[in-house]
Amino acid sequence: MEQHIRQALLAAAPDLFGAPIHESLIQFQQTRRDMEGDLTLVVFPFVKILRCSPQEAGAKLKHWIETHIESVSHCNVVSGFLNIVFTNTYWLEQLNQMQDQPNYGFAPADSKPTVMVEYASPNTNKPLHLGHLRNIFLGASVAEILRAVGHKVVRTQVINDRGIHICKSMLAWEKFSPVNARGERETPANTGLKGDKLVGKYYVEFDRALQIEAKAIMAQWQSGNFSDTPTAIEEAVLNFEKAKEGKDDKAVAALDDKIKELAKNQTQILQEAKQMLVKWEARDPQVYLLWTTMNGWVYAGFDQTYAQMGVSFDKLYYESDTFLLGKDQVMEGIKSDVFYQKPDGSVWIDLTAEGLDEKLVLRSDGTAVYMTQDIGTAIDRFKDFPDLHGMVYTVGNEQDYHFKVLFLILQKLGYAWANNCFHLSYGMVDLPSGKMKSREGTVVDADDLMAEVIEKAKEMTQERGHLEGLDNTAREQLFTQIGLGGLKYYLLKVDPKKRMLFNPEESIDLTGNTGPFLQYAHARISTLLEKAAYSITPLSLTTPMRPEEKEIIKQLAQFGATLEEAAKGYSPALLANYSYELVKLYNTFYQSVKIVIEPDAAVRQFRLALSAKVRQVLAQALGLLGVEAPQRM
RNA sequence: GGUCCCGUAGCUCAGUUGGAUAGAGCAACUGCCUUCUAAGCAGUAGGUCUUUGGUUCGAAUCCAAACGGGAUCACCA
Repeated sequence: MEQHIRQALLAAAPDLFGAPIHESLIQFQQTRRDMEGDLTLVVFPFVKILRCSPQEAGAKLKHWIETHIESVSHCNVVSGFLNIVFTNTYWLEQLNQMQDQPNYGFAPADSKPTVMVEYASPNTNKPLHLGHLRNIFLGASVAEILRAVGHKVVRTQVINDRGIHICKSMLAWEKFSPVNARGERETPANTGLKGDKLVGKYYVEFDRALQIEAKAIMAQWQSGNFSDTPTAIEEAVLNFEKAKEGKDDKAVAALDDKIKELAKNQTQILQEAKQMLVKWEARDPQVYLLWTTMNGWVYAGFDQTYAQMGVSFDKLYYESDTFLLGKDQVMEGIKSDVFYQKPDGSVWIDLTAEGLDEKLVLRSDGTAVYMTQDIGTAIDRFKDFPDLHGMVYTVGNEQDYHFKVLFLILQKLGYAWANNCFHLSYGMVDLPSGKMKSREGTVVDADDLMAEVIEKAKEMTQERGHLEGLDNTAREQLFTQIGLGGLKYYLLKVDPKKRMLFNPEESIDLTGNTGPFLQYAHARISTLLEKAAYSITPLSLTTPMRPEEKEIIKQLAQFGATLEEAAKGYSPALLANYSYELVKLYNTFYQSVKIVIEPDAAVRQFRLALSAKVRQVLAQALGLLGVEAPQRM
């Protein structure tokens, strides 16, 4: 409709304004809720052309639109704003058209190019936590949204399955795991622990042992005993100690941290872990077997968590396969002068012209760094999926700089698709007690949290839900839907790039702007339609319409545009807010009129049709957020 | 210190091509179930949009600076 009026105005411009006008002068906006009108045209831009007051310009436009646009009932001008009111017939036609589209708002499948969406990307040394939940819900939702606007989507994750952190867990397990009567160390099978939890436990064990050892070394240093310490380290420690004199508390703490780092590096246990990594890289059979076994435990645990979360992947990449990639590209890049080599053999890229720093892309010993690997992996993915058009990396905003550099490098290497790569950067999740820190044990475990919200949903639903006639399986399923729906909605309704506060108590709230609020509306409409034995019929275009009803049709009409915006901005939050608005409008309507028990048949059918469409759009929107829409609750 | 992100009601957040009197939810208070699910609805109260300057008919929104919070600046990943 907006487009229609715009075109008509452009075509009529010579008559109306005496000259053609530029499209940008025609500015539409939503009419304020407290004004009469369905669409508002800003009059001010026309004032200069017409050389008259805003009142006169408004009157002229009002007259022209009222006489030339058929769907317009009437207009009114208020202080430079032309509020246009469409006819009821127009809105009923809109609703009729929506009724005919079961996938209303969605674009045809595979009408847009293939996009790869990466999310989750965990380390295999510890369980998933709250931060992963935001990442995974966000990535999974964006993947669904991109699919809904027509993209073919490949969902993927990179599993960070190698490196010193894994060796720490492995070593601690070998050193500290108790041996049972049958001579076995702890396994998921003989302890009943989830694999990722068991491995995570030994990662913590490692850190504990490391801290004890490091403290002992620092105590020695304090007492002036450097007999076990290389002279270079001894000098460094003494220098830091000297630098502390006369500094404020903050600077002293920073120096103490540096000394502690040195002490940790001197510990026996860290040396052993490093040796283990060397052995792993040399494919030592024993170390490799241990690595395979323990990672296997972790994957089994992760699979369980992903299943509970309701997310999945189309293609997995393992860092142990990809960490050597990218070296060839770097060598190629030296030839084409994208990179340069320093005398020690290390390879760099100079990005100072772009306002960034110099960045290392290959170590002097020829081994790959994180960046090397990401360059290689990106190129590899475009080989794996020849029709791939772009990629979305769901990674926390602490990596903003890394991805800026990565995309720039890919561009300089001459890959046109580098422009279609996007870092879906999201803010950290804080707790009321502050930042999550694994060292301080303030990490919120993903499994525990999900179990907790489901349990809470169970209590609340048993208290006030409508469960009669549901068997136990159906009930458990409903509690899960409500608990996880609430959690997902809570994490997704906030603009991804903003740092957010996670309040465990609010995440399982049921009232206000929450998942269960939306789910409740869906369930309520479902039973309503069931009671009315509703089926779709074309609506009479003369059905009387209340303002609340028109507001709902207007909001429904915005669905497609909102979905497009959400896809363009990679923001599920837009859909969350849209759904919330829709439900609020619907609830107002629901409380003010009769629906099933409405005596007038045409009005009844119209209200049912409206309800049915709200339910369907709501289910679609919630689905894109990964939130399930129960039939009753 | 350089670079990037953020700052809106007591709290959590909306506010997307600059536009009318800046909106929700939570918390507080008042009403509404003998009519379809009250996990709901209607209402009261709560604001220097961090500050200052600039751009313009018009700024929460754009620009600059300051202040506050965070991230990042490794031959770690």
